[in-house]
Amino acid sequence: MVSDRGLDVLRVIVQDYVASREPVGSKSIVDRHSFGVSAATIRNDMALLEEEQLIAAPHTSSGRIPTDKGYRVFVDHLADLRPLTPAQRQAIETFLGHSADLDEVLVRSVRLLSQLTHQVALVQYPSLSRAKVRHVEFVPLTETRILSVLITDSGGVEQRVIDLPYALDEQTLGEVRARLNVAVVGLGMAEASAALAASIWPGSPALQPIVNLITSTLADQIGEGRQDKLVMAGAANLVRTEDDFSGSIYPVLEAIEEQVVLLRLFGEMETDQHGVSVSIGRENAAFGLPEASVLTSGYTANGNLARLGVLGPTRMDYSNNMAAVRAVARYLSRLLGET
Amino acid sequence: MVSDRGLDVLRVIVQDYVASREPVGSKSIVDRHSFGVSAATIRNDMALLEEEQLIAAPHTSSGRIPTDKGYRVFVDHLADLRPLTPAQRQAIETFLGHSADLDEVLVRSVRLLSQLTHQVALVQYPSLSRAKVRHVEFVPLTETRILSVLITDSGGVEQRVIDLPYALDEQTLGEVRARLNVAVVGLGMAEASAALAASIWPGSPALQPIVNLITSTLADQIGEGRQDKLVMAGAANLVRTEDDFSGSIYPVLEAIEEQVVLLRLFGEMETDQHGVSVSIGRENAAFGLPEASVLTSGYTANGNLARLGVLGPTRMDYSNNMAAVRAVARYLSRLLGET
DNA sequence: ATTGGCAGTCAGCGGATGCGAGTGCCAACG
DNA sequence: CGTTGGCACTCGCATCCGCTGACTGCCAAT
Repeated sequence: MVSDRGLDVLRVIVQDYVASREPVGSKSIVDRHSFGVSAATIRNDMALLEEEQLIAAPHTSSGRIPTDKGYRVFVDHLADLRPLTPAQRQAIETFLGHSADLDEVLVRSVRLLSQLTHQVALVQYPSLSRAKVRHVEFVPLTETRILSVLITDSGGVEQRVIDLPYALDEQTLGEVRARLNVAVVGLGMAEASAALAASIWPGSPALQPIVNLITSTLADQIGEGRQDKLVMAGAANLVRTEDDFSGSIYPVLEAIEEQVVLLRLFGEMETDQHGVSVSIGRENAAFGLPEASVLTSGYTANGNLARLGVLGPTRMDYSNNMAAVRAVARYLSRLLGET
Repeated sequence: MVSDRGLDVLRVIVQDYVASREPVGSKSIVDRHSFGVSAATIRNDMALLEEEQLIAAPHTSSGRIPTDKGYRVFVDHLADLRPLTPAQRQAIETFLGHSADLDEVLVRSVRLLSQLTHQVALVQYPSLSRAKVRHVEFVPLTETRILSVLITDSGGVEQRVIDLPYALDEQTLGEVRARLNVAVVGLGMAEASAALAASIWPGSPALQPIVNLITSTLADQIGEGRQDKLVMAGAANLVRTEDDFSGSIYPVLEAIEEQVVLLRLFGEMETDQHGVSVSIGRENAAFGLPEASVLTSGYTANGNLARLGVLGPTRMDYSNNMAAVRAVARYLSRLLGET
């Protein structure tokens, strides 16, 4: 069984390897850390750690590097959530201090997070489930195409194009707009959606199909929200850490641009309210990211949930990055929560 | 002086080098192309081309590669704008065929362009200068913060947060909204801006400052437009072409994410209406991109101008990419032009 | 359980070597 | 004068070799 000192050894192996990018040997451990025992003793501990598959040697007679399992133990039991430095706190303040609309805040947040962690940062748009409809607007684009704009009380703006089967004159459209606004403004998304489904147009029956089309699109727009949208920043950081990926980072960047994969990944990560969830290396193999780690945390905007986090090579500074993810998530919740 | 055959030699050097990524020698030229002369003759031509700085030898006794100047001559005089393949035309149709709002169309376009060219694609948001105000909406976020939303007839939606010096009750806000809508709806951006500047609030003079703040923000929102926004896709392609950059591609990716630099670059490129402008290698040195080429073309959305294009290593397939950029720009103009 | 010692392993480095692609130059030819 | 074949020369590149240094694994002693 691995002793307490053995776990300490694992910790310093992770720390040193993350810092130096070089396999760490028994000698360098006793040199850099005061364990009070000899290198040979450390070697015995390392042999045990290797038996437990927590560390591995890239080549015979080389130092050891942590395995995915080793990182997992480190993250779960050994990592000290290093508090942010004053400089980092300062950065958060100055970055997010100004007032801005939702889009702007999210873009700033994701940039901030990528700067704090030196990794690719990702922020998911908050769902609209708890938001309330503030206004509905229809803008004719052509005779048979209208733009439907939905404004929520949390400051979000959703738009959607509707193709009509035949032309709709401006006046009728005005009536539809007025009636629908009366019907849904002030309601929560779920209620609004229900209200729309139930609504029947009292005027000319000929209009009913077209109104149905509009209301169903609107209902769809309301229901779906935009949790399928993701903001990204810091792709350049992935290039910087290129050497930590055995193959090319091409597929990784592709997955990130694809977004779909990441949204699934976000969705499947544990959602313990304010903790940081970590998914390491091969745990992400199903998503085509067997050499990457993903740290996420939930945040709330007006009671609406979403996630944010970072993605990077397995070999990353978990302590610092987990702290940064948590800090930004909290700050963002605070910033967007004040209704 | 460089002969006609000399220029032909330059052309095949560019083509072969772009295709093979290897310096091309006199022998391989006579092998792959039927010049009807011997390798020695080609060598003489190449010596002239080298004198003119159109090609260079990476190492003594190696084949030649085009210089920036060589690419320039190629693009200006030698490139045949290869028409798109049927498959490519097909791709454009299926990609942009569906109806969608502006955001969606631009995102699809940029992805399409990156797929057609295998490079990083960029699309600038169209200006609002020719658009007309369709609706103005104010949404209270907190007691002293409101969200101003501007909807244009081209289907664009602009939002901005306004910080008020003191609270504004809902009813007053409603009045302001109603009056401002009457004042600007249907006007072009310039007129609307002017109308706002001239507007004086007839009610309580105590409200004048706050109304001024709102109108000036709105005017600002109208005036500035969003030409400072850029959509990007295909960053992964940059990784694929990494070897074509002598140093790291880190600064390149950084510049792309920064956007500011690229917007300046876009702005300074020739704006001949429907042609494709090309900026090669060191011509972009001022923008920190001395090893990259940028191809752009203008497009119009409802009479509003913007640019789109691709960015990649100097060693790229100019013929194909120029054709793709032009095709997408034209298609997009057509798609967004129908008002 | 811990330690010092010792043999064994292997990646990385630097220098030597050979190969081959490609050039530059020149003399000859039509 | 443009073109051609020939030839010597240059280098980049891959390969090989031997050395060195860092580590490990094991063992016997404490």
